[in-house]
Amino acid sequence: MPKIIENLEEEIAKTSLKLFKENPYQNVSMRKIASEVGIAVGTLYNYYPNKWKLYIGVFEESWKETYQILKMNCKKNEADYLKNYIEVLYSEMKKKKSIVRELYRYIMNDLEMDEAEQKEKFKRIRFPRVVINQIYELFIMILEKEFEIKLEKDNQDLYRLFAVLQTNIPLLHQNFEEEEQNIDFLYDLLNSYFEKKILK
Amino acid sequence: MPKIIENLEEEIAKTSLKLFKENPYQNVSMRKIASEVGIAVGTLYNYYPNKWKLYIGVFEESWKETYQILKMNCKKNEADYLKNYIEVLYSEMKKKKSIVRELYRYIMNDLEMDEAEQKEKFKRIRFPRVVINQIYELFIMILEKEFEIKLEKDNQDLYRLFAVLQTNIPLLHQNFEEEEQNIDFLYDLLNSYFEKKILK
Amino acid sequence: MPKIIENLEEEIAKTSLKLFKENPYQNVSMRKIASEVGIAVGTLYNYYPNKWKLYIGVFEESWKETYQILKMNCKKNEADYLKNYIEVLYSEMKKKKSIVRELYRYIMNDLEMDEAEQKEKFKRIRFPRVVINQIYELFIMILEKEFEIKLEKDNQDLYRLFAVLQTNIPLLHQNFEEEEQNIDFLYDLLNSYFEKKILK
Amino acid sequence: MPKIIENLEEEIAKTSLKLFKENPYQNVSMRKIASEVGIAVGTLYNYYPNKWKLYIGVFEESWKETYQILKMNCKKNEADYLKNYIEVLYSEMKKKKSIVRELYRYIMNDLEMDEAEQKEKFKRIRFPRVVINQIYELFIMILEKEFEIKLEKDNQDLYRLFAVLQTNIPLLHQNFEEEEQNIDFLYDLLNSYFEKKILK
DNA sequence: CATGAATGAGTGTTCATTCAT
DNA sequence: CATGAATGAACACTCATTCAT
Repeated sequence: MPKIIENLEEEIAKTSLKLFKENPYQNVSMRKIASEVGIAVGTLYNYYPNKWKLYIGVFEESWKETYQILKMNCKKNEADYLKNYIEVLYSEMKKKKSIVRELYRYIMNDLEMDEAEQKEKFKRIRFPRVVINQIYELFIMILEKEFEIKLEKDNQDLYRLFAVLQTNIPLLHQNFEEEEQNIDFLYDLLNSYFEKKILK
Repeated sequence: MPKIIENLEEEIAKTSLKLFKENPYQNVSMRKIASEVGIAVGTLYNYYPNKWKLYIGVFEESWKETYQILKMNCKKNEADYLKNYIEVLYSEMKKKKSIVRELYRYIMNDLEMDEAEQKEKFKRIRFPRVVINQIYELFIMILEKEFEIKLEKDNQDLYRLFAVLQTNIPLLHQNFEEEEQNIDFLYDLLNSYFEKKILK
Repeated sequence: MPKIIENLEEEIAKTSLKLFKENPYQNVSMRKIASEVGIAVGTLYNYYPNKWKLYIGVFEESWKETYQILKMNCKKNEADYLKNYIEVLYSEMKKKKSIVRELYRYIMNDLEMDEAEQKEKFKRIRFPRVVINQIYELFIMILEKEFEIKLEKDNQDLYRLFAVLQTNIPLLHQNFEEEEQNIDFLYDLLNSYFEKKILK
Repeated sequence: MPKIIENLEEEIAKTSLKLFKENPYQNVSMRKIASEVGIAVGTLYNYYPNKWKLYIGVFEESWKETYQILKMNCKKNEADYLKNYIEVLYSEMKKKKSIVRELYRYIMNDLEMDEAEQKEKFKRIRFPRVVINQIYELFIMILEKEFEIKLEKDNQDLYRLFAVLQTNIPLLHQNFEEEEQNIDFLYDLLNSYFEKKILK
């Protein structure tokens, strides 16, 4: 006697996000997700064709959320744009340890796949590039505000700076306890580079 | 029909290093290693007591090698110490994709393990902390030479800088094709931070 | 292509009981059971969490059955209580060669385990001690009827007598063909000891 | 450079006997035996064609020893022949827990083999039936002395009595702590049966 | 659309046995 | 005759996926 569950898709997303945040991909089984949601394993497959797609979907959703928060924060700020942007991103990222780690792997172009077929699959879904792009655009916007300058979005070194920021937040958070100093360090790193290499 | 194979230990180390470089831990099976080496599975266990120790052994060996190369290069240089250090580290790291990724995970304190027991195991073998420390000390040494200054090894921001360097080499290499510009970027990033925040 | 199989649990129990009756624990593999039942290995694990629990479950079930049969027989008898008890126990035990052997090992406190952990596991599930106790109580009851005497359950020599009975049924059955004479021998053995040592 | 070891055969026998006494067959590996003896695994196979034959050989040797001890004790006694025989057998058997357990299996005609081929092998080596027979003959001899009677060796009930004695010594020893009472019980069991059924 | 029993290829690991040295 | 590295079938167990109900 199948029960009809309201907002089941959302429920699955929420629960598996929670699990994937706390555990690496391999350690989260479909059984575990299903039992946590309170449904049958088979039901998961009505919403996602396989484990990997479920993972990706959940991941993307999570980044959308982060984007929304960043955007809101950007709007209401009047000064210290860069510092603030780093702070918010930092606080968002520390909420999703495992997902962020996965981001790194994504950046590294290695997602536990070696099969060419899977790589292909992966390319097709193009992960949350879209969202990451939006977050990048926000990054450019706040830099323009902060330094009162017009920037070229396609500048490779700005891309690099953004990648560095993303990757080093979880890195520092994991390894150095003093949160405030981590943020200061990141701010100084970006700021000094920007001043020396971009502004002049 | 047991045949004695020459340099088998080395062969195993070489082959599994290759496999671990290209694939994450979970995707490299003992069967795969054995068949790649051209031996029976059981034979692997004559050289390493289990998969994890094999992995660690191979990993550590690989870092020792990197350290030796870095050290040699440091000695023979007369100028551009930092630039040279980054170049050598970059070229070493791009050789070992997956191992480097593992370094990142190590730094992130997450090695696909959640079992307390395994964590304990891990602590006991103390991974290549020693080697990493040696590479860090080399880093401090070349900074002292480059900027003609005496540095405090335990400075938290120097630690941060080193972690950033290590993590961003594979990051940039993976995502930006122009190798030379990647190295320049890293050099500028470190250099500008150093000049602005450490020197004065 | 999963098919729903009727009475699979029962089928597994029946088949593995058969296999465990005929072969020692170590020589019955999960693969063997599965293939004999005509299912996949994984399916076994839907019913029992591991081999040991499967074994225990099947074993215990088998003893419960024996107890029921003994109890029924006890009730409907009017005379020759002891002889009858031995006969029924004998006929039950000869049905389960290997299980009975396992009882012996159980009595011997050795189940092919030396790991403290496993011993602990074993203690926790408390094997069929309960059932054995019930069979023992039946034994005392029929002795009281047979000899018209009130017995002290905790008498060590009665325990010994019961252990002897249990152990020697399979022993004699295995080694001496004449079933009737085996039963007579056991009856005489118990009877003469009882008359000489317990009654007076 | 192979070393020549004196009395190696004897050394192997002694050491594996020790191991088999303390651990069940499956838990004693050839590696373990070899390393305990201080030789290479391969060397074991110069003396015994396989693990099973090694086990059997060692087992048989052990019973020969027991026979010698029993025989010596029989000779020097003047009275209480049966009690004394039981005492010596009891003390011998408690020395070899695991071997004795194996005796039981032997009696039960089941030695961890189901392969017809292995059973055949087994038949051919005819285990220590010879030694057991000698111990049985000693048993008959002391009964004749004890009860001053001439006995028929081929009496099935005497065989049964002997089997009961052998099997119940380890059984009682394992389950009832009071050694003296165990021996008394066994003595009474045999004695009462003998008086009631054989003497008259 | 929900169920969850069934699937089976896959995992790391063991160990009796062989045989080139 | 001693060595011990090499072998590979075997083990218990896992888990993403399927599909009859």
